[in-house]
Amino acid sequence: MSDGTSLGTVSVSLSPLARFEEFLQSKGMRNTEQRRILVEHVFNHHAHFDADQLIEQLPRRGETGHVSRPTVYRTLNEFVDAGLLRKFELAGRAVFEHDYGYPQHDHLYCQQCQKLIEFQSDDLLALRDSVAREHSFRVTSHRLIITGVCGDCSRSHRRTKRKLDLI
Amino acid sequence: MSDGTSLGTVSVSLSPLARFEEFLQSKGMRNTEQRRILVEHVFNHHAHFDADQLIEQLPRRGETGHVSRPTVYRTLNEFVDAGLLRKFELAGRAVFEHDYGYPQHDHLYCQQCQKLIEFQSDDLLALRDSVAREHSFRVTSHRLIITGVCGDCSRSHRRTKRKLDLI
DNA sequence: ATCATTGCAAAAGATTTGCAAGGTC
DNA sequence: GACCTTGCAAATCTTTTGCAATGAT
Repeated sequence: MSDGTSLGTVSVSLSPLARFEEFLQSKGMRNTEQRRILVEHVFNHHAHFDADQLIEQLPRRGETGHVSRPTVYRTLNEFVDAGLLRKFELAGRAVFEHDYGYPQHDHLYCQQCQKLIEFQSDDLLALRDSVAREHSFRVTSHRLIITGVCGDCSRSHRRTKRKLDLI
Repeated sequence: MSDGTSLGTVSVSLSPLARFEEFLQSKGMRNTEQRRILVEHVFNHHAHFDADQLIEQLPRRGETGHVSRPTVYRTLNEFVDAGLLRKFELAGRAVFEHDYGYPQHDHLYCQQCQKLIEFQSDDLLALRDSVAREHSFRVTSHRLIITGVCGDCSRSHRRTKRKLDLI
């Protein structure tokens, strides 16, 4: 391990691409054009996304840099296996976000504008572990989503309500 | 309290059926055989379930008491609108659980046996509200799922590992 | 050369919808 | 009688899969 690779829990000494290449090698999988396109794209856009949004952002069929829909789905799941992305469900679709080298966090979800706001809470982790202990439960992961209306939407909604009051 | 059930947090003065009938009236919807069958079944079986499990438990096509698949889906969503059930996603499917008259809680999800264990935590509510306040976020609801391995599965897994060690 | 990967078309699974027939108010 | 509901079949949406052609090692 010349470049200090350590695929343990966290320790980030490699770029996502390098880390993915290592994963591919260890699994006897191949370093293809499509996989490179997708790693590069995904890790240059810091945001939450689903398969459809990703596909829309990529070049269309026929253009260079295009990746077919099945390959996008297959590769996103490889990213999850490789520890690069995390996956969760929102409104029936699979949503992905960066995991590799990205701090643990949870989400506020605005039901008005669909925005996802991240937050980090050590208290939540403590609470989670304490609940798990009480139930002799071994925790792998958790997912907390707080649904409601974000500040921006509250404000515009207030304006809307005022307008409606005038009618 | 003749039948004035009071299940913890929320005070319940009507049966689920009565409450649903009230909802139907208020919406100009009709009190049909199928809706009655479903309220009755759902509220006599206290458990988490998805549409498929519910349909399997009901009489098959041709038998009395049968309700068609589309109607089951339609009605479950009505129950959610009426505040009788809550709905959440687990492993890509919609899962339902009692809401009306049932205390707020969250879940531990065993990835081995798919069991859902309920727990209640006021600290979590406090934490949720505090996070929301910091982000000027108006909370509607939240969903925390802690994934891992339950005590039962840990124990049997330990046995399995021992067996494997002997091979 | 070998064997993984891609893209296409098609399948699959969960849920929804159009519509004619039937039920409720 | 007016109009909401139901059940059927078919559509929809998201994701997955079979397979022949292509590409990586």
